[in-house]
Amino acid sequence: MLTSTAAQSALAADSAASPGPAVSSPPQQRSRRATPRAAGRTGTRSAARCSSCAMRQLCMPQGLAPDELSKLETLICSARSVHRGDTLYRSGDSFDNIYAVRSGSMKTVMAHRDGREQVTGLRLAGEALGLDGISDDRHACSALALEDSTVCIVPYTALKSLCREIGSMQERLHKLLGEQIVREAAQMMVLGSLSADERVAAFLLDVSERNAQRGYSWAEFNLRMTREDMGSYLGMTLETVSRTLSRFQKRGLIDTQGKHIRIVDLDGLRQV
Amino acid sequence: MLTSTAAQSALAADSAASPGPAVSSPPQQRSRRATPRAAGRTGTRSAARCSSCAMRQLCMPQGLAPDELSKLETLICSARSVHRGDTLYRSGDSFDNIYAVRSGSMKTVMAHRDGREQVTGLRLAGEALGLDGISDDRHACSALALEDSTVCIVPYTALKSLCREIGSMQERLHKLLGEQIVREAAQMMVLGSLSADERVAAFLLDVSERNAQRGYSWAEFNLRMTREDMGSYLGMTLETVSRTLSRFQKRGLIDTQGKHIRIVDLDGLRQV
DNA sequence: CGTATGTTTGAACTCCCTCAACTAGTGTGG
DNA sequence: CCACACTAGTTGAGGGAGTTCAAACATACG
Repeated sequence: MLTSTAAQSALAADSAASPGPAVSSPPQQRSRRATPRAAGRTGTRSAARCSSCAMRQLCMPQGLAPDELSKLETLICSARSVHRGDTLYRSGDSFDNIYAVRSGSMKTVMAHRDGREQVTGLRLAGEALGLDGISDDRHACSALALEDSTVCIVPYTALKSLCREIGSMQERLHKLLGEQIVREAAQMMVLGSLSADERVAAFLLDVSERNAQRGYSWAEFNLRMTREDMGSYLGMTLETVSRTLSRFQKRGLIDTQGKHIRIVDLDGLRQV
Repeated sequence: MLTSTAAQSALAADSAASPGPAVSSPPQQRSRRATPRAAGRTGTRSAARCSSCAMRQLCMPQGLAPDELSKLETLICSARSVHRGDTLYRSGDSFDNIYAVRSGSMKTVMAHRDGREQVTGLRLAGEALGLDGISDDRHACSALALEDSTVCIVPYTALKSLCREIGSMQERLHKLLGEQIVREAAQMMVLGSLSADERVAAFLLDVSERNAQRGYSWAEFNLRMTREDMGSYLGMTLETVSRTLSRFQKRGLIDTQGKHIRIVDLDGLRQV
């Protein structure tokens, strides 16, 4: 149920361009340090345009006509890589860009004044990021890479102009904003009303569905978050997350080893 | 800390037009049934334009030049009254309008499939409502009046056009959407990381601040929500809300009788 | 003015947290 | 290459914050 309407942002309008029926889990970097590490801790910028093949399956272009898409591409498309654990932006940073996760995954966290942190979001490839900065020109959250990732950079000011020119572009941005509003409201409901078991189940189903809608397997995936991240996102301790997953495994609902999760009994998971 | 940036939406650009230093609590309808009840359970539509005096202190016009404001006014301004307990829209209703609470207050609720409901938002006069419908042309939440209230109706399609004509209008809508995203993220943090005491304190401070920014007293207000609504919004039971308020009163932080709340020790409340 | 709805408070219970110990990976440096 | 440290995950035992159940009280709505 959780955010069932939200994940469509990851799908291309042109379904034929989807990444195909990848039955197994997404292409994980088995050897995590395989890619030569670029200089600098903050990741690198690439002047190269996002190739249209990459763009089509990302969140922004959905519903755009080809000529509009090309306008978007001239606008957007510098990319940036962010290494695992590094921040894409920090709470308080000036807001200049919206991002789309091109590969990898990220989390957003919000800090209380006393230092406590709460994970407020998980972004998989194809999902939008950075919308928390619109309201007052500073980011309200920080965004960290859960694994080595790349993002497309969309300059907000230019995007705004484009939205005034192209109706479908405006429509797309509004949907993106609206989706995040609904997703967050659904998460408030998870945090406010569900038991620990229900929260974990809802989370797994949410990730599963988002994976499926990006053309990957709904049944099997690697969650790059730690138990602590999951706990923070779900409003519980890492121990309770771990115990819950173990119990789900004993009940035959899932099969986990570490970060790799396989959903065995989808309906069972839905029923709590 | 909670959503400190959000409430500015209620302020008019022209500060001289603010409702003035109302030291006491907002003008509540003491005799609640004083206004003759119009026919029909769903409230009435009024063809009358929102007078500019009313509009200026509402959320939409902030940051608009006079001529742009008048364009907005020709667009918007049918109003509707919603009686206490009645719904302005329901989850699943087709999304046609955005609303601005003109008087009174409303709550938004989201339902789980099994029937459990979660209060996902509280809207005071001057705040925007209905943004949960943008993402898929159906409302994801329901909106109910906490007291007899009136709202301005802003047709979304027309608003979109206007946003393409007028940059400041686009800006305003984006801010509105961005503010809700940040507000909800902050509430996720409340639900996920704070203790019961902290949640109640954060809530009172949030309402206090929003009241203040609308020109009313930060120290004293009527919360039209029930303890159950508060509990739902804060992820706890009505009994715990009640106990917490009682304890705050014993500690000299607040003074409550029923729905009327007076903040005695603002700093104390901030320190938990 | 009476009844339904909302609020307060108490007492027992329980779900989840806290603290702790142990295991298994992963990266580092000798 | 192994030993080491370090981070991440699992599992257990005990305790506590908040829930549940219940009953009395207050408020306000029709």
